[in-house]
Amino acid sequence: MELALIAGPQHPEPREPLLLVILGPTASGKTSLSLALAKKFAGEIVNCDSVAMYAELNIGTAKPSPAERAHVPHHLFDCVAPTQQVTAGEYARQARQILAGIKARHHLPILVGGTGLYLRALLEGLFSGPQRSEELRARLRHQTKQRGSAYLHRILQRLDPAAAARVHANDTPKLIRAIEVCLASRQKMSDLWQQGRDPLQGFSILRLGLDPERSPLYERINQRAREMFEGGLIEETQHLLQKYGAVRILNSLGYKQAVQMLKGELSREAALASAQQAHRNYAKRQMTWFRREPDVHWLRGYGDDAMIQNQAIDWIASS
RNA sequence: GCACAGGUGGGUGAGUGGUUAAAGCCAACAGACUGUAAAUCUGUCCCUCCUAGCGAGGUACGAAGGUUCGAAUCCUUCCCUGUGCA
Repeated sequence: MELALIAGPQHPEPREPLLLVILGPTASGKTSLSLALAKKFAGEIVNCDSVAMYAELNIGTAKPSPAERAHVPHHLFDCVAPTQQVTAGEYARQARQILAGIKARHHLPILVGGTGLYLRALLEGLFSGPQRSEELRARLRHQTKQRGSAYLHRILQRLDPAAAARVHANDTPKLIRAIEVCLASRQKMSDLWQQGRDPLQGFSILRLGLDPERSPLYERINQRAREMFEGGLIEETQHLLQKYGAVRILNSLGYKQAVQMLKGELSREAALASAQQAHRNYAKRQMTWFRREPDVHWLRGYGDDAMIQNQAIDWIASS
């Protein structure tokens, strides 16, 4: 009693609505799990995968099929043209709007995807820096070509030593962004960081992570990449190439190798092997990222496994 | 059978007498990530030991011998691979 008084009110606050997050490496079965959970809990699925946002990139992105999407509302798939370019900030803004809508409908939002930065941008927010400036970037990139990335690092060193200490001198894209931030905002990026992020409010977040064993996952990745090649990835890529030219998004996993094959740089077999390798490397990077994600409830298996799905359901029900 | 070319660490591939446990690249493993993120970058990467270091010892460039103060590098024989001629 006394303890309770000292500790203050016991926060019997009305529970905030749940936001379920499903994360995990590529090919771990996030889509299957999300579908199963959406059916069980009246959910709506929100994509958190950078490439799946693009329309017309279907085979190589392993999006849920039209049939699957017919049963459950899906958001942020196919919402960007291949010629456009999304960013983490743009994604976070759109996703937050959609979450608000789902909340208003009293459905369970289920965030599914493998893009760690987008997830963090949505959940924790980004610092309030300026948006991209293409002209500035073009200029910086040009200078990098002539003088190397160490030159950029020296510039950043002068503009914002604290930021320079945190970005490696070889990491051109991050150097460019840091310099862009400093120049466009006329403030130090490290100062802007100090001001904090703008985390997502109004949800109680449940993170569910899929963590299958490494080598069988790699086998699955190889198999899935082969199926993509056999299922028309080359043809899809060729079509996109004809329609839009060599747009940036065609550098994505699988598409990149398909383009190389279409240009005669790789045999079909070599392109497949290269795509498989790239997917495996990607999966590993995702695991590194997600290991740092806070408060993840990990499931040691694949999301299409009924046992894993039941474990997920039990856990959500008891949360 | 003869003639050339060649056999290097998980793969590829440099190195042709001495800071060479052996470049680079890849894979693997670990890590970073605040608006291109399916991007980009970093570290480790023969074994053992410790006082954990540009540390000590061991093993290693098809095999076995030899030359040399010293060999992945030179010589001999053998084994294997590729190409050409039979």
